[in-house]
Amino acid sequence: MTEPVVTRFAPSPTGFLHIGGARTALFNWLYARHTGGKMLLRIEDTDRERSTTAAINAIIDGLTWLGLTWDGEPVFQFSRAGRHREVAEQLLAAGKAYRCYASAEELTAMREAARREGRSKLYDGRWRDRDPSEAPPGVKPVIRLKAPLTGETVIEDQVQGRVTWQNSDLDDLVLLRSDGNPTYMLAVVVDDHDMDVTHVIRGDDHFTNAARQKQIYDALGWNVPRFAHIPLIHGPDGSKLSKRHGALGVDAYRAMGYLPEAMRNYLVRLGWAHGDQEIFTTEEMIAAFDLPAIGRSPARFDFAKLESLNGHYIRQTADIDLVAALEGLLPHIAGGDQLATRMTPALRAKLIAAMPGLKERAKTLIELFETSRFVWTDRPIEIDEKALALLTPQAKASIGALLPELQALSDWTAPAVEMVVRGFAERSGAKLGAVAQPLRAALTGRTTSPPIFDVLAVLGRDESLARLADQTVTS
RNA sequence: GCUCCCUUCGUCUAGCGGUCUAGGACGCGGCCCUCUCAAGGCUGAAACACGGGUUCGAUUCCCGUAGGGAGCGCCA
Repeated sequence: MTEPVVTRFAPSPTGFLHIGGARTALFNWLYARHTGGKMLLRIEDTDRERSTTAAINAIIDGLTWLGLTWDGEPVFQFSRAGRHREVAEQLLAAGKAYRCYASAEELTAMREAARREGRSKLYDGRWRDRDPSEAPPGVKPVIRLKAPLTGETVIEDQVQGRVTWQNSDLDDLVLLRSDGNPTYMLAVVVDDHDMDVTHVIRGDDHFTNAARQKQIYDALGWNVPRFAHIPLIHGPDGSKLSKRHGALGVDAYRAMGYLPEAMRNYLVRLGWAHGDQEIFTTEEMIAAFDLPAIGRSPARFDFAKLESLNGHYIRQTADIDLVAALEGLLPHIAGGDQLATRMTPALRAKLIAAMPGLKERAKTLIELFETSRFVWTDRPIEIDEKALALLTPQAKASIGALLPELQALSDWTAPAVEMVVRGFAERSGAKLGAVAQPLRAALTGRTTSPPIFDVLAVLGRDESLARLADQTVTS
């Protein structure tokens, strides 16, 4: 009889949900799903100065977009301050904690001395056994944990393995601040315990915290959850992720035209692998995911691979869903209103018809937006420079000669149009490319597009003929 | 400085003592396909940081060195 797994994602709402946080959330979600357990969401908003509701919304939006759902209502850590205080008092009463009246100046002096002497233990425990009657008047004390002086603290980490700290290197951490508010160290322990969290999966920037938290668990006599500290994500140059690289909010990735399923697939392969498999459906991911398979070295963020994956998922998405995704993105991108304001059921149908040709060629929804422009732009269409170069006098003459044959066509489908154009090319002794490229330029205003016969079919008879006619008028 | 962690192609990674002339993917080069661009197929270049051990045998285990990272608050 094993206990049900409970994981949690515990962001602090001081900014957007960045890529590292998104992956942490993904891993927590995957592990919970894999084991049939739950993932809880806890907002660590005890830093009243920096926590904002805008950040809370950004985090929730980001998780929702990524499709990472949590169980139950989010827990707001600050609302539990009373409980945290109570636990600190309990520790105090049990003699496992003590009041410390050291001033900020004393603390600074201790830190400097420790550093100078090459010691890692910063606080010297001067109030540990001192009689409370010696307390200086008017000073509000903090409550510190009476941490073990000797022996070692061991963490059996699911990712990092067994890691040991000498207790002599760890000092008495503050549990309750002088203003009566809990520290992060106390709050996490109490909340994880009260929320019945069995697995703490978080970035390994929290790794050294785990040792100190273990000491709090031990003092309380509580069971220690399983820890899994996952390596951090670095920028392409191996340095810390900055805004220039990938430390953007997940909303930025959405605006760049990435699909949530592509993000998930990219993120899950950062630090985790399942043999040689690169592409995972959500179900496959859940089935295969496991903590010990997570690597221990940090990964670099690589846009090229994300793009490649995104292209794969775009190609795989049903045409109708892709158009829906594109429409959903319109409000978030520059120029998106150009298409949004034109959208009608008829245009939507046209776009869906164009998708098979377009999605083969797009790495992001932004590209899809750009390459679909020929479908929804109005005549006379804008012709870019390279396309203009294709429309030589001879090319225009060729279009002019082909036009009547197309006009005579009653069955306006890609195969029918193809027969006409191929026949025309053969009879005029030209290669297909020599007639196709000018057509492409005239119909799409670009030198690249989906197969030209598909373009003709998607545009429809009237629009196609009109665009071609536009180019045969010599100016 | 101290504590802890990490180190396989440019990047993400497989590898858990012999199967390694080190595999896959992205990216890059070439070829094929082809109306353009893609996609797809085939193909090429590309890595076990270094030095010691342990072992009959190390990419795999141990110890150093170098490099990188995280933490070291009455922040989270």
